[in-house]
Amino acid sequence: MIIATWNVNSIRVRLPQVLDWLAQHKPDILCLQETKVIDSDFPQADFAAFGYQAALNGQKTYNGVAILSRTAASALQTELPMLDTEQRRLLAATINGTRVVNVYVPNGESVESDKYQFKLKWLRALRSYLAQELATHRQLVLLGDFNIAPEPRDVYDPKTWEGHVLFSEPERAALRGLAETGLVDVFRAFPQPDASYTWWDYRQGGFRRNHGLRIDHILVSAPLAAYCRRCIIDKEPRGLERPSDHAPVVATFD
DNA sequence: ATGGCTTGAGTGTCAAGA
Repeated sequence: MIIATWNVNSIRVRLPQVLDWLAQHKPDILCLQETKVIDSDFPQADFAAFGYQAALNGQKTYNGVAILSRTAASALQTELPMLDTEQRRLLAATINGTRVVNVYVPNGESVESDKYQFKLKWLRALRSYLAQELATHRQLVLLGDFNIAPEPRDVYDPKTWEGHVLFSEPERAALRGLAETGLVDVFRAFPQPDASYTWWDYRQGGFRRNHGLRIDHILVSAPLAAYCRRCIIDKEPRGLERPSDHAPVVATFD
């Protein structure tokens, strides 16, 4: 089984790249973030032609998440309990007996911003939702764009980034809090190249200079982690014409 | 140095991303 996550920064713009990528990698499940379309505008027919069905939680212009899968997705959840927001950032589904929780965590803008407080609040709500889900699902994967780099080695210039949004201690503590519910960052379960990142700024040649951050993650419950054989960041699409600023992360299970 | 790209909205130029 192959499960992947990719912040595509507009499914309209990235559709040809996503279809190519599906044909190349044939994942069982691909979770998307920042689709930026309402559900009726999501190109479902294009994915159906490639053998994928789509579960959707979209909105106009901003946010929007989707789960593409070869087999049916059931028990869809689109809201975080205890959090009242119009922002479409979560989609959970059960696929082949695995609970898949796809998230697009708020960016936070800056540590001084109200949006930063909302980010922390969103993460608290996610943690309590996750505890609930883990009580009923042994095989669970929480994946997506977390907008948090866990450790200095996940940041190209950790001294400059320390304390800034995406790499501040409260955010990192919140990310550890999610893991403490019993999840494993499967990327770090395997040897990885130094300076492995999933996001590079469009400006100032960020990708060319490998000025990036590792902020997209695949966190897996222990029973499922036991079956994980591989986890990689696929940098290839980031080098294409008109790329998303994020790269896909791909986990393979026996 | 608050800029540097990209997208979506809407047809001006700005918000939002990270």
